[in-house]
Amino acid sequence: MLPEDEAILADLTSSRRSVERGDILREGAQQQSVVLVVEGWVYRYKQLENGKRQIVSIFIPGDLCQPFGATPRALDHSLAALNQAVLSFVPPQVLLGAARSNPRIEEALWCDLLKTDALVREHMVSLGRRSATERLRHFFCEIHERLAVVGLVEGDTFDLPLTQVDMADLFGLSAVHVNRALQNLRSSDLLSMRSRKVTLPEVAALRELSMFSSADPQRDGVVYSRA
Amino acid sequence: MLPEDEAILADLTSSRRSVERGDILREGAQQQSVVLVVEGWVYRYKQLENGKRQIVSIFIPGDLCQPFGATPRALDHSLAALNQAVLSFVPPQVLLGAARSNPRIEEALWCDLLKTDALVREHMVSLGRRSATERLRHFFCEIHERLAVVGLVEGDTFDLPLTQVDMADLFGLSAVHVNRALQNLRSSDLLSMRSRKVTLPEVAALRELSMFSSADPQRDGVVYSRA
DNA sequence: CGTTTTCTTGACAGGGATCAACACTAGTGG
DNA sequence: CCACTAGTGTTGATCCCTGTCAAGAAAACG
Repeated sequence: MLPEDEAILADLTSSRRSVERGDILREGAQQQSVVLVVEGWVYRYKQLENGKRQIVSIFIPGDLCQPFGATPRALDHSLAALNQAVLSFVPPQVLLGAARSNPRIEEALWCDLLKTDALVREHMVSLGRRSATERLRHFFCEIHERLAVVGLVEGDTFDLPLTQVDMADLFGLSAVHVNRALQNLRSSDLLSMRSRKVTLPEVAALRELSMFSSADPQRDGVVYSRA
Repeated sequence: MLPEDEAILADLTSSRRSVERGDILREGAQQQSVVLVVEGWVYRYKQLENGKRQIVSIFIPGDLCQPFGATPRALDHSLAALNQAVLSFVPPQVLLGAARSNPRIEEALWCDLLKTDALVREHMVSLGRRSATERLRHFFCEIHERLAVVGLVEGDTFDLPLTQVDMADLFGLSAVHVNRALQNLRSSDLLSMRSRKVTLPEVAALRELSMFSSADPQRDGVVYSRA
C-alpha cells in the first residue's frame, strides 16, 4: 500500500470510540456509519424469539463490519463487542468518496467486501456440513490465519476472547458440546488453551486435518492494518 | 424506478445466454463478469473433499449472483443452475459505471447487495439454530415472498425446481430427513406439493409459525424486474 | 475472599444420519 | 409404443451425534 493511500485510510480511524463488551448496535437500529474495528473483537449476531442466538460473523482489528457502501437503513442483525474494543464509525460517503478518488482504495474496499462474504460462506459450510470437531478445527485455522495477517499471532499463540457459550452460538452447537469438542482437540495435542490464550503447536497438521484452504492467497486486501 | 433508469438496466440484459441445469462456474474459475439471472433459478454452493455439498445462496430472476463491484478473481465457490436458465453476464465495470453515472442506480445496487447479504444471514440462522421443520417453513416463507416480488407467484402457488437432494444440501440435512420434514408440513395442511409446484394455502399462518419477518419492508431494491 | 461467571462432568433423551429396499417418474432408445 | 434406465421420492430399522438437565469445580472479579 502506498503512503498516500495509507494517509487517507489513517484518516478513517481519526474519530475513534471505545466500547465495552456487549451490544454496539441492536437489530432494527438505524445504522448511519460503517464500523471499522481498530482494536478488539466484534461480532454480528441474530437472535430468535425463543432466545436462541446465532453469531454470523466475527471481526478482528482491520475489519470493516459492514459493506463500505451501506447506506443508512435498519439493521437486520445486531453488532456487539466480545471484549473492550476501539472502533471507528465511518460515514459511507467518506468511504465511497475515497473509493472514487483513488482506484487502489476502491479495489481494496471491494476486495475486503468479497473476502468477508467468502468467510461467511465458509462458515455456512461448517454449520451445514461439518461435525462439531471439524467446525472447531476449521475455525481455529481460519482465525489463526486472519490474526497472523494483522500481526496478532505471537509464535503460534493468540488471544481468543470467546467464551464457550459464544463459540456455541457461533458454531450452532450447545455449550456443553463445544466443551467436549474442545477436549477432543486438546487430547490430540493440536491445540492448547488456557485463560483465553490459544496455542496451535502444529498449524500445518491442523490445516491438513481440517482440510483448510486459505481464503486469502494474496493477503493484500486488508483495509486497515495495525501499525 | 424511472424510465431512464430502466433503459440503462434493460441494457444489462441485452447479451443473454441460456444454460442448462448444472454448473455455470466452478470453484477456482477466474470470474470476469457478474451474473444476472433473467430467467430460471441459480445457486451458489461449496463442495467438500468428502463429497458433501452445501448450498449457500439461491437466486431467482432479477437477482445478481455476485456483488456488483466484484473484480476479476478466482471464485471461492461454484455457481450452478437448477433448471434451464437465462443469464446475463455483466462486466463489473459496466455496473460500476452505471452506478457512478446515476445515484439511483448506485443506491439500487447497494440495496440489492445488502439484501442478498441479509438473506445469507437468515440462512445461517436456519443452519445453526432451527430444526429441520423450522428451516423448511422459514424457507418457504422467504422464497414465496421473493417470488411474489418478481411476479412469479400465481395465487398461492409457485414453481420450485429443487429436488429433495437439493433441499438437503441447502438446509444441511440428509435427503431422507428432508422428505420426512416435508411430510410434516403437508400433514399440517400448510403446504402442498406436486410435481415441483408448491402451494401455500395459508401463508399468513405459515409466517406466524415460522416467525418469519420480512427482510424487505420497502420492496424497492430489485435491480431488474421481469417485464 | 465471597460472588458471579465460566468450565467440566455425568446421565439421559432425541433429532437427524445412515443403510437398504422399494415405488414412482421421466427420459431413452429400440 | 413399450421396455429400460436413471433419477427421484418414500418408508422402515437402527445408530450416533448432539442437546438437555443438573450439579459440582474452577476461574475471574471487584
